[in-house]
Amino acid sequence: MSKNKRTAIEPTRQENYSEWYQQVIKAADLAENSEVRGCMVIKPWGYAIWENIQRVLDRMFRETGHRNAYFPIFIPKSYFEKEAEHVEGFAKECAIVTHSRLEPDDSGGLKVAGELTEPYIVRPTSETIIGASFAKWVNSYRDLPLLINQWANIVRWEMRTRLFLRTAEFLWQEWHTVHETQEEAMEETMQMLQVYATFAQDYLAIPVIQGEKTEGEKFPGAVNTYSIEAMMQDKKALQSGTSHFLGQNFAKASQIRYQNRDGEFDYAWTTSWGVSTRLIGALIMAHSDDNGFVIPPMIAPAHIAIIPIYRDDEEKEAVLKVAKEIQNSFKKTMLEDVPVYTELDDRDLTSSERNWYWIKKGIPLRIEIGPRDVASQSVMLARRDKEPRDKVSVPLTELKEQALAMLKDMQAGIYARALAFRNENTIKIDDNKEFYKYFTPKNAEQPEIHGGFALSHWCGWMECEERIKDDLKVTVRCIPFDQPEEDGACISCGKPSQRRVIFAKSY
RNA sequence: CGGGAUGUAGCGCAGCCCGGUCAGCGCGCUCGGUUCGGGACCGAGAGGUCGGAGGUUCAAAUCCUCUCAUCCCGACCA
Repeated sequence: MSKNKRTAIEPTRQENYSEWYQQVIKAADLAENSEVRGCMVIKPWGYAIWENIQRVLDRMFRETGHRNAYFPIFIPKSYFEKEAEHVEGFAKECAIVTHSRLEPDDSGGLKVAGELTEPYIVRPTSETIIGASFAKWVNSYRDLPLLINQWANIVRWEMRTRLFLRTAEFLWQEWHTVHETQEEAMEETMQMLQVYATFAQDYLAIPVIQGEKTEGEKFPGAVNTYSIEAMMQDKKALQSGTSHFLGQNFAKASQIRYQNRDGEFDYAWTTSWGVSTRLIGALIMAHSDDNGFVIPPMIAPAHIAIIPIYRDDEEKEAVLKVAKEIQNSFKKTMLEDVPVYTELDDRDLTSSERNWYWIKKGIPLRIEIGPRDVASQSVMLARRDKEPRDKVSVPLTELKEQALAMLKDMQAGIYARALAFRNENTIKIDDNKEFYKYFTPKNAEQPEIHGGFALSHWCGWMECEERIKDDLKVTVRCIPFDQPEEDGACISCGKPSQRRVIFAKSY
């Protein structure tokens, strides 16, 4: 095998980004397509990341007062029909249950029977079914606020699917709240967007931009939708979490009313928000390289691969003994609030084979221990965000301390790298021609990675947004909160604008 | 759901145009041995009703029809 510049993943990001993405998932053994069209099988290494996401978010939600509950996967069609915009938004991607029974047919197979009086929609989101419960639970202003979260699976019958980014079934968390006042509901919406942003940055090591969605991009039925937007390594935007202020739309649809402090009946104000297994796709595309997955330590399923190296049984015994001692020494070790897990890999493969296996899986640190190290009471330590051959010798006495320091440094480092990448690829554009040039690939036949985020003025008209979308497939990702008001001219029509928005291609 | 491409062993592919020793290659896997600090080597071996269903033919991986799935582009979306 040639030893020069071979990458573990082929093609590279530069050569074919979407193929590279598929190959990383395969090489890291995160998930695979199932026999069911559009649905994925999430494998242990990938599912462990989701479990970590759940564990961390659940704690963050608990700290903000939420409680978990569970609602049916089936939503009666009549519930769904109550909110017009909502219906319009989801009608084209619903799976519908119409029968309740199977009966033998003439050819030895089965036929459906027992038609339901009312079809059930397999939930694409749960506002309406949860609303029906909330209507019963809320009677008085004293019942508010009501803060409920659900971890669930969701079905949206997508035409075009990609592992983690868009599948027919996916896992998510949906949080639904009911409030007495508009202000309180709005505050809730904002607070939880901030929670998502904090989570993305501190755990996933992905910098995100918080902002408001445009009329055309908001959640069907919402008054306002807010999102966190992240830049992937192909410079496209990935909406990584959303938070919706639903006004009284769903309260009216589901009759969520309460007696206010004056004894009058008022419709409540509701919010909803969620993140999904799509976050795993974000992790892959934000951090991974041409050798495979790179996982931020704070969300990694395991943190350290221990790779013993030996030639014969005698060496094996000596090396494994120390390797196991190292593994034991990490038991109950915490990386901030995350337990540190190790994997001792003593499979009968060459050391480099085992090394590359863990590199592709994205484990943050690798410890190599061979006879020489045993003799010198040290190990070789390598981190995933450096070159594969980049290793340092560390005395056993300092191993734990240095490994933890390295994990922290790596967490900060990959965040900094992602942030630098986003900053390098975010520019202010005020000229229409320049804007079009920025978003037009040089080679239309084989579009290269190009563009990025453009901070440009937009007048707020949907026509301008549509025109840009039709021309360039570029949309307003969000109206960021952190942009100052300033006078400018709409990048499309030239009319006055007071604020820059983020334009980008997106997933 | 429209346009394009692809489905041959676990993975990656050749063969298809011109039907007939075309069931093949590389990696992986199993066994034995030598190896082991940067994707090892030698030897032996296992593994596929060529995505599925029909059809044409003496004969189909190869031609025709239908169907399913995946990937890319578009529309739609977390």
